[in-house]
Amino acid sequence: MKELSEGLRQEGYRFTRQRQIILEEVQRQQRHPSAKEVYDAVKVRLPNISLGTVYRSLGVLVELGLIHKVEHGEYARFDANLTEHHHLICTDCDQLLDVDAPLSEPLNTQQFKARGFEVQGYKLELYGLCPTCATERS
Amino acid sequence: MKELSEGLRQEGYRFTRQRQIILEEVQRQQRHPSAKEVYDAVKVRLPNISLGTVYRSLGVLVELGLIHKVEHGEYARFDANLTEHHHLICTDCDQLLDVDAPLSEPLNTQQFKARGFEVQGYKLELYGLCPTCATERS
DNA sequence: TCAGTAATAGGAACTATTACCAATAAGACG
DNA sequence: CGTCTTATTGGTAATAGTTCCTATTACTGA
Repeated sequence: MKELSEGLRQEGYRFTRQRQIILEEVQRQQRHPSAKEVYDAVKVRLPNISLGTVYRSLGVLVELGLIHKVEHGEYARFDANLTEHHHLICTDCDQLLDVDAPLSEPLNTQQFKARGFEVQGYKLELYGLCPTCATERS
Repeated sequence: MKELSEGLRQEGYRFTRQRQIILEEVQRQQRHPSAKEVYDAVKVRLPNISLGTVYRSLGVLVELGLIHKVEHGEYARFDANLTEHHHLICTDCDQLLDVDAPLSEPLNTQQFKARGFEVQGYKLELYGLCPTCATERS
């Protein structure tokens, strides 16, 4: 948690118990919790926490790069997995899962330069069946 | 417009003037109009059109595969460009642009099979500078 | 033409997220 | 410590995109 404390202070933010616990709860989740789910989890430990605080804190944590925000569907989800990975949205059960394997051949973004696009990064989302649903189908 | 009429009937939907004009207006736009923008454009021809009808019709058109829904940022955008292409979100002017060039080397989705994922498709979003902003920077 | 029923207009309701504000507490410094 | 400054909080109101509801309209097949 030293990382959080120092990261916050470096940006002029303060280290609060709320932010600490919010980060812990996002990191604890294997799935990709929504703000509401984080709120519910944190509420067990801090019964008076406000939903606004959760939103604000998640924003700060994203800004510090300690978690990622995944915008998909009707609400944002948060991800403490900072390793390079992609996401698979299961077309069967609608879950969002990590695909912990970067591309075997890194994407050649230079190919778009000819079209005038200066590519800085990319996001790859896969659609298909998650391991569980794929097994059930066969 | 025969495509629409038949597509609708095939799925048990009705062919209405509203749906016809909504499709026409989405197809006419080069950019990626939001539901509100489609509503405004359609309203010129059908002053009594309701926003709810636009949303419902867009949903039907997406279901029929006649347009695509692009979820990015705070509102959904719609795209009548059905050819294979990617999207670039300009980090400078925040526009969403078509990159009308599929990958030079098609993405090898088989590589994810080893992890148990049965990939059916993918969505690639590029982040960077659009041609206009890239030129201005140099 | 007519009956049956899906679709529409209009507006209210819903939901994720943000904004606001008075009260609180982190953190710095003496 | 104790105090001061000000970021942060909790609670709640506001916002905005989207969906839902109901009486009315208008496709479609007979």
